[in-house]
Amino acid sequence: MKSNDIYNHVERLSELLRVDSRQAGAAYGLQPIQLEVLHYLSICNRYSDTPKAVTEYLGQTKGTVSQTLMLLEGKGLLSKITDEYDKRVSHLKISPKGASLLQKTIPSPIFIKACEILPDNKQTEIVAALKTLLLTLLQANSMKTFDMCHTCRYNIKTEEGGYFCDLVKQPLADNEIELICREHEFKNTGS
Amino acid sequence: MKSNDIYNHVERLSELLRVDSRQAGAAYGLQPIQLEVLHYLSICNRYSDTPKAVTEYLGQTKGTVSQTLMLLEGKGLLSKITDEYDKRVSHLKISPKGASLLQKTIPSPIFIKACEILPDNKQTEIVAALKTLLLTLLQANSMKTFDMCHTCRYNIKTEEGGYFCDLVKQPLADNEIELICREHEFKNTGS
DNA sequence: ACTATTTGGTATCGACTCGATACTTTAAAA
DNA sequence: TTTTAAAGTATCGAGTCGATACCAAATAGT
Repeated sequence: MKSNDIYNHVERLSELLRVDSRQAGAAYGLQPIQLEVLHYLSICNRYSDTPKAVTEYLGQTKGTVSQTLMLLEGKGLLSKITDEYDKRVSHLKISPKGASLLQKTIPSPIFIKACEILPDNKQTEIVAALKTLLLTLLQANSMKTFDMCHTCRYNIKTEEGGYFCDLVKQPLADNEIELICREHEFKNTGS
Repeated sequence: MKSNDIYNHVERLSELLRVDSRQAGAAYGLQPIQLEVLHYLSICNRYSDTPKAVTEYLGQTKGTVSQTLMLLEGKGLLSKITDEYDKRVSHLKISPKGASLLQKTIPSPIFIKACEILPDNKQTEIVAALKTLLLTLLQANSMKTFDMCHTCRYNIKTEEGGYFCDLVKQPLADNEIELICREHEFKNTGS
């Protein structure tokens, strides 16, 4: 049981990330959490770009998220579009300004620098280890995975070579299956 | 260059850790940062238990840290003791109440659960990968290491089998070299 | 030895996070 | 059609955090 070692290292990495993210965001008047929201919106699919999904992803209350979103909208970094079929839900679209800001701040500069001096095979090892840790963490605690359609049990490959989501009963474009989804479930839910 | 992959995974782990830490601390009326301060104080040596050191470790301003410390002191989780030789500095000692609280909340429950289902060799791999990433990150950005005397260039093994710190010119007890130090520097500073 | 500067820390302010509670609107269920 | 649930917003209070100003002890400069 190395839970202590693992925890300590993740905590330290987390602290460093947070400090760096705060500094990176400060240049544009943004808080860490605001950057995280934008980042999430840049990697989620069209079923997962709602305030509710952000709430689940960040593990906060809807009130808290609502405030952050209003702030981001006020800064012109995203816009809310009411859903066509359910007028209660809105979809959050990153504005060009938001996108360019994201591109400048993520990934965090310290990670870029670190990867510059890390040999490629080491980087691969690290990614694999992080992936294992993250997946186990989610699985062991029955948390939502928020992973790509790619690995989702609802994702079906059609005869024409395209993709289809069996949950929302809609076809998916090729670039969409690389995005993360709030409904994601692994194929082999071993629990 | 997998900086994106590495960043995304660390960010996600960091979010999960934060949410969990918030929940764990909430049971005792503590914020994540307050737990982190207590945690730090539980693993640092006697030269690194000052407000200044906490400030450097957490990358915040001294004013911010001062407030958090006052709050923790007010809750009876730690006490300040003025330094014997320099009356400007104070040393922060965790109270029994603080220690028992720490023991109940760290490591975070989700990490303990994850380690229960992770095979031992996988855990070892993960710790190694995290260690590599963390060290590279610190080195690539010339940040303070805050590591154990164990690996420090100032740490000298005496003829009698004990340890001696060549920076503060003081002997170190065996259990002390497992603690982290604000003055830590690796032996081979390759930069 | 005596002033000047630096250093560790506190005090106070304002912008922001975050949870809790109450509320509104729309959709779904009974 | 009435009831209930769900997605979001509004508002409040405790806390984080940086910035600035401040204080007292230690160190430097002369």
